Amino acid sequence: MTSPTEAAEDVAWLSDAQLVEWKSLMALLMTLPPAIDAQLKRESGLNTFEYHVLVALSESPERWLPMSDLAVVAQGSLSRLSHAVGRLEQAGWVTRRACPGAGRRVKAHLTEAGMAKLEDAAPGHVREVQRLVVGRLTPEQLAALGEAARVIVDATEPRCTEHL
Amino acid sequence: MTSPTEAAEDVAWLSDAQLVEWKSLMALLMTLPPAIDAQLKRESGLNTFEYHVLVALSESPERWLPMSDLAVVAQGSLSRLSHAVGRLEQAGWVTRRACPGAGRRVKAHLTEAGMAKLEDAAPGHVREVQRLVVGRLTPEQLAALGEAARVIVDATEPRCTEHL
DNA sequence: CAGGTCGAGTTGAATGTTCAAGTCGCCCGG
DNA sequence: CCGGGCGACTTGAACATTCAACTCGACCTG
Repeated sequence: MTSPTEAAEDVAWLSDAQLVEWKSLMALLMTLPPAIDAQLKRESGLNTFEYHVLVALSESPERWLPMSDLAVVAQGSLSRLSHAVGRLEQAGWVTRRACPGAGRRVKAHLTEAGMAKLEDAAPGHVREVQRLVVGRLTPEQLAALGEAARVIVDATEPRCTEHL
Repeated sequence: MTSPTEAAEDVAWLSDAQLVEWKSLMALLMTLPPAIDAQLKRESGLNTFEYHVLVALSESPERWLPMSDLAVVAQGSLSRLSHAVGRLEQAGWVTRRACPGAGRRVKAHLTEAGMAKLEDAAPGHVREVQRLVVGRLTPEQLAALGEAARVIVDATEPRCTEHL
């Protein structure tokens, strides 16, 4: 990768400065998600995606969403969501019901137990977010990080940008 | 999560501004890695972690590293590395050899074929990094992103900060 | 030098994610 | 009203990662 004898001549390589920043970002992508995940799993038995599904449902007006919409908001494939909701349903935190008269649509509901679970899990999660991210950066740094993240997400998965 | 009737009173909640930035970062963590991974897998059949293992080996002076050191540089657990190197060895891109006279240490070598594979995979990967990240941000934005990433990584996994 | 223990690495089972079908309602053209 | 196609979801198999043993060599310590 840093080899001077690079095979493909027509590729715009990264400058040294760009390379450093990219490697820093890569390190962030490799280390932060596992750390967040570990805390949630340890203290609540939820993984990050399941947690976000519960959050998404809790934030919607009537505490339910069609699976397709939920997949977009929670930022995962429909398949991943289906498996995850299966687990959450097993645990009694979510229920599924067909939307009557609307094709094959299914809505996922957050149950009372699910809401309780979320309220139980949230404080520890927020504490960890504070400890690892929000509390480490100045407001300006955090704002710059968020702005850059939005730009990249918009390039990568425009559909997600709407829900920010 | 946004519920005003929050159960744990002693947790410092996030401000609205902090929440927006955190959600943007979260969206980045959920969307960018799959995008990077998809490109690598499509065009080279490697996943991100395997690619990083090859890069780490290619950047070390003699193109080999002990497994433990490799795990730190490539930023994964030893177990994950062992499985990954198993796959890379199957493909003929890496070989393993015991370090003689040094405990139970094992060094992983990058083969010629492995080097060729990496040189084949790198251009497409770099193009994608340009397309989704480096090319979207101003130099200042990129620098700010990198700096914030380093701060967070340092809080999360200090051992990784050395190799940036 | 016997026994303990620690660091390095491997292994296999359990879990989660992805990928490629497959199912099932609805709608639309004939 | 029938048949094909489409959108929404589910399912199961393949694959990767994690987690908890387990192996093995080196180094103490008595």
